[in-house]
Amino acid sequence: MTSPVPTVAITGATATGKSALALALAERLGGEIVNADALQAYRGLDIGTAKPSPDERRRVPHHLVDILEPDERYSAGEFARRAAEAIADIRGRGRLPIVVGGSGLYLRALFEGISPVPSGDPETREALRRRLEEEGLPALVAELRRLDPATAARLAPGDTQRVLRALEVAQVSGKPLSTWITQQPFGTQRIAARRVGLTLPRAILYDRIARRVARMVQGGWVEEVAGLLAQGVSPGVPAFQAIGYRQIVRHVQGEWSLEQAVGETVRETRRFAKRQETWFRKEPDIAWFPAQNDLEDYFSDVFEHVKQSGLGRAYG
RNA sequence: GGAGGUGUGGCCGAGUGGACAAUGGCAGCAGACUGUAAAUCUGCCGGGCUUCGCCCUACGGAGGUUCGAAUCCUCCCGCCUCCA
Repeated sequence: MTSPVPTVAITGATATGKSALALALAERLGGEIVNADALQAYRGLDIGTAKPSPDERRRVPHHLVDILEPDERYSAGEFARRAAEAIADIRGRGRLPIVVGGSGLYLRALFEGISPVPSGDPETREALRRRLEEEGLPALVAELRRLDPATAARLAPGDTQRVLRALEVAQVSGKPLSTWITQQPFGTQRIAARRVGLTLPRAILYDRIARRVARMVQGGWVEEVAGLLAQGVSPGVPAFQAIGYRQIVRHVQGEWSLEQAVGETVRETRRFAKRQETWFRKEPDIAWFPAQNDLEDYFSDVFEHVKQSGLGRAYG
């Protein structure tokens, strides 16, 4: 099933300039932005997530930003549902949806559909956590081999998170995760999108990351985190899994020096960017644009590319 | 000048006669990824090959002891600390 009206999607590693490009495209094409960034969805996490500024959000409507409290759980499926709604809504008003973000799985879930696997059950999850501590991971892997041999064979034995999730799905739904996936693999329900990616040579990317983190700290990142903690946001909350937030929490709690927290943050961000590149590398249908120069230098190329998809008629 | 210590692969840092091309970490590279994804996990990482193995060069330098040395001895060089 291909949707009639195209959607634009902008991806790429962190710090490549996706937001600025999206903003410019939106203003030029009468678009609205759908945030596909797992962490910008959280209220209160502004600086470290490079969330669009209030001014930018006034200029162009943003969806799926600030929709969750820091202690709430987000997920690819949840995102896909909400994003699909937002897209439909935007289209309904005759505007162009521009999906922007670097969360690869989220994007895939949105554009290719994701198996309707049960989202999980907190109690089961908690019970599995406890068993993990008492019995150890190998025992759980052994159990997974019984309940879902296919998934057990696919996963690395050390992949705690996925082993737990697979067990959870099997227990809660009575059906192995592998079966769910087989019944509806990626690509079953496609949403058409014109996909644009931004790339940067490694060295430049890394340099930008370091500068950006420094700028965030100067911009009050530490104060933001301290404020959240003071409001009673627990350090263990999902939102604080974000790169940088984790590190700065440790600094605010006196465990790490600022220098150490910043260093770790830069390092983790670089690794993250690398992972994003690996993911996007094999995503099909992304038109890549080098982004090392100013936006003005490549904007028209992107613009032309986006218009070619038939948007020219509808929006040009 | 005297005493003690130290020198390890790009960096940090273990190893103190064989199982060592040398634990671990960092940096680097590559990859996986179906509801925590900014998460979680895996592989490579002296050089060269016919890469589940083989060969070469390696633990500051040169000699030596030994069947065998990063590990012991001698001398030399560099660095550090203390005494003068």
